[in-house]
Amino acid sequence: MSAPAKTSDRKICEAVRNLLEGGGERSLSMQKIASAVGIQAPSLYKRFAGKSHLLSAAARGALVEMAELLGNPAGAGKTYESLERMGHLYRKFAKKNPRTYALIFSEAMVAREDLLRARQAAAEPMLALLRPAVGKDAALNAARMLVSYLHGFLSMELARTFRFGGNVNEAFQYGLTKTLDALLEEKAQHG
Amino acid sequence: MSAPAKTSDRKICEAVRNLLEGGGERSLSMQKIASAVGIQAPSLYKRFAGKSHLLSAAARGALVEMAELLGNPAGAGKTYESLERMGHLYRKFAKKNPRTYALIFSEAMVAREDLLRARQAAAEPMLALLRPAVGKDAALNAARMLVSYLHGFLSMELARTFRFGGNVNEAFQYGLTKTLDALLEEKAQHG
DNA sequence: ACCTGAACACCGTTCAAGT
DNA sequence: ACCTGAACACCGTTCAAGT
Repeated sequence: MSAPAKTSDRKICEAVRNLLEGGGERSLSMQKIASAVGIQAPSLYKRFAGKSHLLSAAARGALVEMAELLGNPAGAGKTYESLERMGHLYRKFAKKNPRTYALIFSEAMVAREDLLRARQAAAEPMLALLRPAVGKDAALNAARMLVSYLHGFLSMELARTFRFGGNVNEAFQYGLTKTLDALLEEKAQHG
Repeated sequence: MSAPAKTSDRKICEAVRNLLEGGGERSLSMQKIASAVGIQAPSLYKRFAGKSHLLSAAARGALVEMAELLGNPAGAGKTYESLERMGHLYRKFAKKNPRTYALIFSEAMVAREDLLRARQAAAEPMLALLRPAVGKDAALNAARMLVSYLHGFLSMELARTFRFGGNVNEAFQYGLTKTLDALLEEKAQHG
């Protein structure tokens, strides 16, 4: 007789996110994940081939959330304002899910081919805004510049690298404005 | 009778760098570090309070190298060209020491107060160029923008996040040029 | 079908003991 | 003073066995 499942992949991914945000990577042992969903560690291997597959599933969920957040066309308007809003949403997501954000960009997760699609989907809203604004050829370079700024700023902010004084919110806005100005220089002015 | 030391802190730091660049974090166990310098793992605790102290010593060495590289005034000239050269040197260092670079920016290392000074010293050459160019008040914001771009780009490049085609060298130059243009807009023009 | 206890080869770290 | 063997409490993972 088939025993009923005690848990689900979805619950396991939720547990991963909660443990991660709650206590960092050292709270994220297979034992602790298993006990959070009421099973034993070896049972996790019936569902995921290994820890990195399990983390990948959690990371994919987060990338989907991010794609939805950034792709949400609430208040569609000028390119500049849309990109600015997107920058702030990006930061909001990262600050709300700091360890998950770090997981997404961790070397182990970036190496996982099964996350490529989700990554591409999360990058698409930005590319879609940039393509008509800077041209199809420059859009990839432009997106890489903007996301480099955003990711660099956020990973340093989340790791608490900004400690020499100054206002961090203001610094983010300063860099975002200048980055967008540079990208869209000859296009519609803002403000 | 005092037994002669079998190794030195300096050799241990070298071993850390070599193991790190050679095989990533999973080659970096206390046992492997110890055996690389010809001692047993417990002996490392006579020299360093724990693994993170040991890594911190290695990270400090790398930060000093970086400060020297970026602070080297070879070819002092216009601010724009100097910052551009600095950007390329920054990338060169990161690409030559990818795992060490990642270590420097790892959460564990950023949290270490004993690295603050070395971090500040590595950031100083950029601030020194920006202060007269954008004014003392804006220099911190400007440095944060530039280093966010550089760190974001490099951490994504090193993690192999840039996989959707395009020329990565060209993308770096594109973003660097636009970032510097934005920072120094009303100042001396370049080329 | 689903879950587990016991085991394996590792970790970082401690400490009493050797020289 | 300097180094080590043995031990401790953990890891991720495997696998035969239970229901």
